[in-house]
Amino acid sequence: MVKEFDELKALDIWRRAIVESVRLDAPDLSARQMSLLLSVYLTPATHTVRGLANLLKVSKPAITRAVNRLTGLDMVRRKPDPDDKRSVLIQRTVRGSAFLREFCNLIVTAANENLSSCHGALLQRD
Amino acid sequence: MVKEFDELKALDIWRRAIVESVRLDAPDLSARQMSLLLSVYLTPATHTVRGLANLLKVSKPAITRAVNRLTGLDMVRRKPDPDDKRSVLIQRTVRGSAFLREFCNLIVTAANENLSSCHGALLQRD
DNA sequence: CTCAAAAGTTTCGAAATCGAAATGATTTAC
DNA sequence: GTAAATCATTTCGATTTCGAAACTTTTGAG
Repeated sequence: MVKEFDELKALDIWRRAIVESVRLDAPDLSARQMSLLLSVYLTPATHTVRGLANLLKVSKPAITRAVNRLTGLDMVRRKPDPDDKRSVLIQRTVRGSAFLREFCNLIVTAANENLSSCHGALLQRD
Repeated sequence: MVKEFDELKALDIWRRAIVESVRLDAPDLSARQMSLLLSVYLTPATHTVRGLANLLKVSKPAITRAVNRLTGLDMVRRKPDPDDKRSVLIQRTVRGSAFLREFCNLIVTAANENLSSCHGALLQRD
């Protein structure tokens, strides 16, 4: 089917982008960490630990840990919420923005490389 | 620029797919683990620890650890190389194939949802 | 004013991962 | 046939992450 072919192509773009990111020695982020980072940068709402926990269906301590990691990488920043002192707002940073711009280029490059090169017959076992 | 817009769209597809994968409680794979898995499934060559270490430019122990994790998830399998008993071949499994098929669907769904919904003005700091 | 609810972090012991160096097994070179 | 090289794993101590429960601070309801 044509559908199957397109799907493999999408997955192959994903492979090229993430392999290149690993080769370039980018921080080895987990799926949780990456999804949090992307949510903060590509979603207009203000982000709190609670909100991200609901969005990703993950516990609050797990969000705290992911924010700790991303804060250590200076890709995200905590700011106390002035309106509710219990809350913490998760905000963008220059470095996080730069990282995602770079990552975005990897995806686009992978997609362009991949316009006609994906052969089927993969993905099955053995 | 139109280019900027397309790039953001690509990144937003990535976000939707990985966020949904986290929401569905898929295994929380690191970038290294995911790139290894995708390489094994989408690349025709036979894969060894050494070969994957070169491909991803990471140490061999790092590959051994990633293979340990993916083996624990039954997404990959070790097979001694009959031609060179020092080597170990990393092979596909039914479960790994199913996982990637599922993941592929997330990407395609995200791409379809995203045909016209991505607004610019994001990605900058503050 | 008080007390329950809510937001986020911290703690706990267990488990996974890190890079670097050492180890065991096998192959290749001479 | 012996020594060097190669492949993968194991070990090391240090760091990170895990889920679950406890905790601190702040808010809001009565």
